[in-house]
Amino acid sequence: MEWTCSLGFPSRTLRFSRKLHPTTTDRNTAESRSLKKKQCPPRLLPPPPPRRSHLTMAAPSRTSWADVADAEPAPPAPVPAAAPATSNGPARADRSSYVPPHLRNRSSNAPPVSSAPPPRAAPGLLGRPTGGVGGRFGGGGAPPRRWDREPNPFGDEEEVPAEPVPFDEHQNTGINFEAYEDIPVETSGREVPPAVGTFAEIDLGAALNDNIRRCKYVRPTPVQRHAIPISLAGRDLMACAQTGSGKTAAFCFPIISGIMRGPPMQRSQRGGSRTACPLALILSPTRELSMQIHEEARKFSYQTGVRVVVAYGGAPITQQLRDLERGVDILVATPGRLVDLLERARVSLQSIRYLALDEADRMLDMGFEPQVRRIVEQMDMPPRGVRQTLLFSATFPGEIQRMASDFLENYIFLAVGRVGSSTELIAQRVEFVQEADKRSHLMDLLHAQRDSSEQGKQALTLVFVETKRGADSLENWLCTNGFPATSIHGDRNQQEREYALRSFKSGQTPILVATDVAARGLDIPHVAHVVNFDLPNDIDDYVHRIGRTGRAGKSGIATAFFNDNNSSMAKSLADLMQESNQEVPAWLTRYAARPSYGGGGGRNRRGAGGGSRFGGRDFRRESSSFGKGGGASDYAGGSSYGGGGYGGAGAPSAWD
DNA sequence: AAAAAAT
Repeated sequence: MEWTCSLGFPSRTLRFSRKLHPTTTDRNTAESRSLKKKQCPPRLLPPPPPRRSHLTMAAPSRTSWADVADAEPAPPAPVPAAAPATSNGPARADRSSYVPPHLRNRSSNAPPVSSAPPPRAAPGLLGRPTGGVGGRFGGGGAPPRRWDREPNPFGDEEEVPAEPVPFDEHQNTGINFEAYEDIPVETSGREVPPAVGTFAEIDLGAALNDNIRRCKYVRPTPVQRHAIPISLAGRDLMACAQTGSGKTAAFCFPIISGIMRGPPMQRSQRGGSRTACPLALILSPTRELSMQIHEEARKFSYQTGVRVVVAYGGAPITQQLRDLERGVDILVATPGRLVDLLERARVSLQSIRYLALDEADRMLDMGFEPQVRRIVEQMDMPPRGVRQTLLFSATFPGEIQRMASDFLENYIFLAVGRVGSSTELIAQRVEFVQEADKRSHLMDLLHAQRDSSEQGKQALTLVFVETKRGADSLENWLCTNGFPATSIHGDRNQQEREYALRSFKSGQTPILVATDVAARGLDIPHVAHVVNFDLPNDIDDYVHRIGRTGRAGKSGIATAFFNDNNSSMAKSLADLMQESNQEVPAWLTRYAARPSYGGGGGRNRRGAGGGSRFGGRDFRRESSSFGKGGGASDYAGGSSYGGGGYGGAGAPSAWD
């Protein structure tokens, strides 16, 4: 047993029960004392500089970071990988004294922190946008040799897939940028930094710009255009955005950029201590989503020296511990495993400068809220206002916004509409199917799908069911009847889950039966058809599910099986389809009109928030405390949400 | 009522 346990914890059982009922007094328990005790070594420099003000951002330096790096002679003299501690030299007041995060531990094989202080940055470097990281990051020339060993996450020169892959898995950048032109955008909050139009206007640095090019991102999506300047200005952010449109990049770019230009003394992990101290934490609700974010973040941080590590449950913890020991700047995690790591004192949050919650409304709903609150408020994470907090989600009900505002300080609210201004890209169908007929009905759909497919490229079909048992049962039935199906749900082990997802993505098993574990965030290219075999009880879940298709400007089909068990969904489903310019079957309209189902909408709380199901409005606007507050509204491309309730504006749905 | 998330 870990020493912290025997020292600080009476028993595992007690710890578990306390987790379920966290109290503010946890701060002073033996547990948290032991956490404090096992902390990262003291900083050699004061805490991070105050975040740059909006004013700084409003008038950005015209000199780009890359330009400066270019202008310098920049001798990227290849340094031996195992450079001795002294090779970095004492602190000098020039840019080349910067030590990229991933190299900061290289020298610490031998010297304890006390005997050999690592190089410090020149004070003038801190927070200077043009200070950059000097010649080492190059001005667009060949990357320094010492990074050549970093595996290329873009898969350019390596990793021939073991099996034939029908679809190019790396071709995940087929975003239809044209479709983003007239998307409605709304921002509110004090002194909102102006949006940018191109990546060139954003001072992200040469290395990051290279990766943006490798990703084939031509220009920023609306989410990126707005969120990146806001984040670079140091502001907290609550953003509603569509996943397929580059949401991950919208919070990763500023984080990576901020870490690269930040004070270099913040070591991810120092010799002698086994406690990793990441500078950024990204939380997500499912393991697969964490994996996906990690993969994306690794691409963005390729050859930047910024280390990204992922930690989630269901997988052996040993590899994750090894990864953490090698140093971590950005930690992507699911809550449970992170709590485990914190209890083992293998991770400390004391150096966190950036906190990002993906699918933030899910992270703050009943199931996750206690854990997340514990991580954010009852561990050693710097308080709001000191760290920078970025919340991203598609749906942000007023009450969740209110809860989320506990984590934020003077934040900006950003809402970005979807591609094509409605779900017209997703053809939604609803069919009345009795429970007993569902399987044969599904078979008809799959047959039709198979017949219409071309070149042996079976289109991917994602089938959502309500229960884990139902998923197993349906998968089994499909396989028995000759359909290549697999399944993903929480009762399958992690290996099975990951294999199922890979097999589906590659087209090897073009039918995936899933519970809601796959409803959010997962970016699976080429999903042509989403079948709601069992409708969810919450219209928001429906929106997330059908959003697995019709992504990034491509079209898709969503079919729902409706019967008497779904009566509570009739009204909200009919409304949603109407708002999305879909043809609503007459029987559904009649169904929805029945008084007993009128209020419907699953457990949708449409009450206080003014019926804003998608949280497209800043909840602060509903209260007096917000005042005039600048109220900076910005409607890109002339579209707008319309005057009335957001729900009626024709822009909802399929927000991830 | 179900799903997810720690061992």
